Amino acid sequence: MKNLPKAYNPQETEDKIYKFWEDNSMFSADINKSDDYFSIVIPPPNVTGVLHMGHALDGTIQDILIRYNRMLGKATLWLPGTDHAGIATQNVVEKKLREEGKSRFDLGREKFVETVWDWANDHKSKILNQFKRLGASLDRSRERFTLDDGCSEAVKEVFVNLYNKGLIYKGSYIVNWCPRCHSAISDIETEYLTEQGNLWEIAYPLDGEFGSIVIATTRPETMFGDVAVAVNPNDFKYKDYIGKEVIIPLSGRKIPVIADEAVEMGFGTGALKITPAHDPNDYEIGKRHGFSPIWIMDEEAKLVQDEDIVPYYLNGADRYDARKEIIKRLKEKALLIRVKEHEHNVGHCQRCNETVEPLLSEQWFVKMEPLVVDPIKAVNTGELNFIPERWTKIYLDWMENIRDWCISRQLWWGHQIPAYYCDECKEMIVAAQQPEKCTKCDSTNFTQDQDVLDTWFSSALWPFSTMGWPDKESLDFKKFYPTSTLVTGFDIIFFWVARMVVMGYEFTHQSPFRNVFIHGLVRDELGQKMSKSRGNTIDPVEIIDKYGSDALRFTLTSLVTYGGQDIKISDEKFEYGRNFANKIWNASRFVLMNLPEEGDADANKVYEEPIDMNSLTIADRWILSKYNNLVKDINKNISDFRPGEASQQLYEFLWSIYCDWYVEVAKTQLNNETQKINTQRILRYALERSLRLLHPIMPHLTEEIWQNIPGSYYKGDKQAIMLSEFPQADEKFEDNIAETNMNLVIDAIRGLRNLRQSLNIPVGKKINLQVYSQDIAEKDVIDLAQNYIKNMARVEEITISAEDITTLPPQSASAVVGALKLVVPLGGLIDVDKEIQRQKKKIDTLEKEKKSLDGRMNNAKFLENAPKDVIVQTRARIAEINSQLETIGELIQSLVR
RNA sequence: GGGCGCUUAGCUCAGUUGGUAGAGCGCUUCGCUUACACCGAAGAUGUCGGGAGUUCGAGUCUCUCAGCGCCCACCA
Repeated sequence: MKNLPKAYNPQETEDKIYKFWEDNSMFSADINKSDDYFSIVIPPPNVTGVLHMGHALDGTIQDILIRYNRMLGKATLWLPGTDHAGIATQNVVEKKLREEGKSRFDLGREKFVETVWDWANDHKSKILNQFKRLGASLDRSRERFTLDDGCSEAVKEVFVNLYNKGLIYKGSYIVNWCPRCHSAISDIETEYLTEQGNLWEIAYPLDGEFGSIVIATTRPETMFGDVAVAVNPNDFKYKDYIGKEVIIPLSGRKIPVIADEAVEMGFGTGALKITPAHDPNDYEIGKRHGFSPIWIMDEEAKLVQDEDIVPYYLNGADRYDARKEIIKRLKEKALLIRVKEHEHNVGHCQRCNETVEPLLSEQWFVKMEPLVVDPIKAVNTGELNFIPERWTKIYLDWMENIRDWCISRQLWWGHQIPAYYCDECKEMIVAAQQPEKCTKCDSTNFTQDQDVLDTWFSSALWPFSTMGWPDKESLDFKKFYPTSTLVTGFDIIFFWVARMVVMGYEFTHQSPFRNVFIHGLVRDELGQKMSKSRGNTIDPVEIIDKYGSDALRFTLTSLVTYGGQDIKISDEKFEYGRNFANKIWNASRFVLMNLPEEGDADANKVYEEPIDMNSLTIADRWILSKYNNLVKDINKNISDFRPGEASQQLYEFLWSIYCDWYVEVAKTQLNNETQKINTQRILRYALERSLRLLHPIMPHLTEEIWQNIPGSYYKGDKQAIMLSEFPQADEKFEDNIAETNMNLVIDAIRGLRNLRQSLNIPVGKKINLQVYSQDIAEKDVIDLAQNYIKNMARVEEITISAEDITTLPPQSASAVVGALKLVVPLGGLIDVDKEIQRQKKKIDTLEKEKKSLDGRMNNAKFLENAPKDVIVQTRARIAEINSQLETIGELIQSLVR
């Protein structure tokens, strides 16, 4: 393994490594591995298209949790799958047909659904391949689809069960109707946008007498559906009108003036036209007063072809054309009193952005109130936790103000509603299978309800429908349900998370997951949501091609914050992860180049014998202690849903600690015959262990390197880091003294490097160093670290003295570190002014700190109230500053002389 | 109308028991060497949005104001 290329090449390793994992079935969930389990079901991506960066983030976080728990030895399942995404997928396929000049009606239902299946299957495999490129350790043997047989069975079971309990009903209500999708949509699929519109004031003449009542409306085209004009009963302005009849302009139909509290006196004219079939509020008012609704608009938002209802010239007119025509004619008749500009919120279809039309129609609903009782309790008992916690409130607000869920869609793609109508007597039978014969008339001919279910209906069952439910004896269901954690974005808390909890409690009597980790959304560098129409999407696969999968994963992970902030990304950001991957690659190259070949004389000593804890150097003790801290932190941060923090700690440890210092120190130690073997062991150990810690985030890179580390680490039959044990803290490595000591050494080296650079000492020029210290401990540390200092600060000779000096040798520079005086005689090389300047800068920094600390110590209340250790620390720091200031003062004095 | 989030170095952002601010990128200077120029070394940069309060002490807690973003509700 001595021929690793100089730069890490992700393309070469990633596919190879993934294939290795798959060929050895390492992602397969093993039910018998342990009593302890960890499971995640993937939020199934829509088969409408391919994965975007948000999926990459979501998938990465899940894979981190899965790989981590797998390495902890648990029976682990990450279940993959995709969502049929009813309305969305039907729309994309219809769009494609339209480009070919066809509509779904040209194909007919059966053929159309077949076409959508082709599309879905195609995208399913594309999506799963993308997850593959991401390195996702999904158990593909358990892959599911929301429209597969198992899910369909679960859907029917749930539907029939809820219907029999009276929790699903069919009824006429005002729903949001999308004229473009030709379907009802649910409340949360309706997005309200503020638009500039008009408020038209129209006179409705009184019947049989002079005068009129002026109503205000934003949608004049609905006037033919009016059943009344309502005013507030307390509005003296209209007192005399109540009970009279007015005539709908352009129509001639007479309607009464009624009184209803719901009418706001201050708004518009104070008189409201009531159109029960086309407005939710009007529907309520109409119902209160016993009016029958009048439909004037069809499913395409065109006025009905009925001259009894709509004037002949408007028959079949589009809603906006009709509006224009009506306004024009009202003007001619002088019945349009006033037009005011009016800003209002208009509902749009979330899927196609078309303006929705409130429409009274017959739909299926789920009665939600009884179903949210347990889900509300769940967050209080801790059976369900949101991370970050603030989402609990959003979830609760929604649950507590729940409204019935319109679940029927007038589409072809989806789960057809399991309701059958007798062809003879029209009796409706709700059943999982088509009934043999009608319970009422014994007929054997039925027609199934033509509507399909909202796609979120099947999504709501996902955590258990994928585990074999309704078969409660299913091994997966028994072992892996409820799932451990759900990872998703906040945008689907209502659509999906809440409804899964509802169905989970209703059908399995528990929450389908214990924790819900809500992360931010991935946005472009301007903070805009990524979308195809904006053209600002970044394709994860392109990033993988360019920077590597691990670079993508690491970068995304590092951007995850505990607060769940949205993540802004740009192409260049991924250089961060790529550079880190390369750094690790090269550090590993260094280590591997300095380890004996298997079979070499030292090989056994290095690979088979443990680290000799009795002959550790300062740096050895330090790196092991640092490593041990890292182990604790990484375990904690991954368990606590702080992957971002974990990634940063790994970066810090591997780059700034292991590479910058330990590897550099090792270059010295490897040349020391008594230290060599132990140094090799520690280099290898720390690398190997930190690779394991990093593996959940950067799986390919770590696997590739790990498999090239000589000597065996794994006792099973397959060598794979992904199956190795996740490191746990080891008390014997903890060493605070070593950390203090090494920090002193590092500060000394930095001090000397600073001195060299500031005084322009040529890099090739070696210096001599005199160390003065009255602190015995510090002196001993420097003594032991002589060789590091020599190599890392380019020092020729070091003399160490326990004496103090107050007068420098002529022409020397100096640095003060802790209680140490580092003196460097420079002969002709020194620029005295520059050196004095440098020292004065140091004094400034210290003075500033001292001033602030003195302020504290001179405050009686601080001494009274502050914790003892803070006072002790402050006092000690002041003492140190004072002594350093004094020392620097002396050093400057002797320079001036 | 109600709620939430954000405002910290030129840029992107970290910073959970309150102890005196960090990272990456960018910038300046230098670059001998037993991994790495996708690199190394040294360095500069912040009245932590404004104001008030609590406290010995506030980026961190409370109130308030401003700007930006999001969610929910929705008066025709």
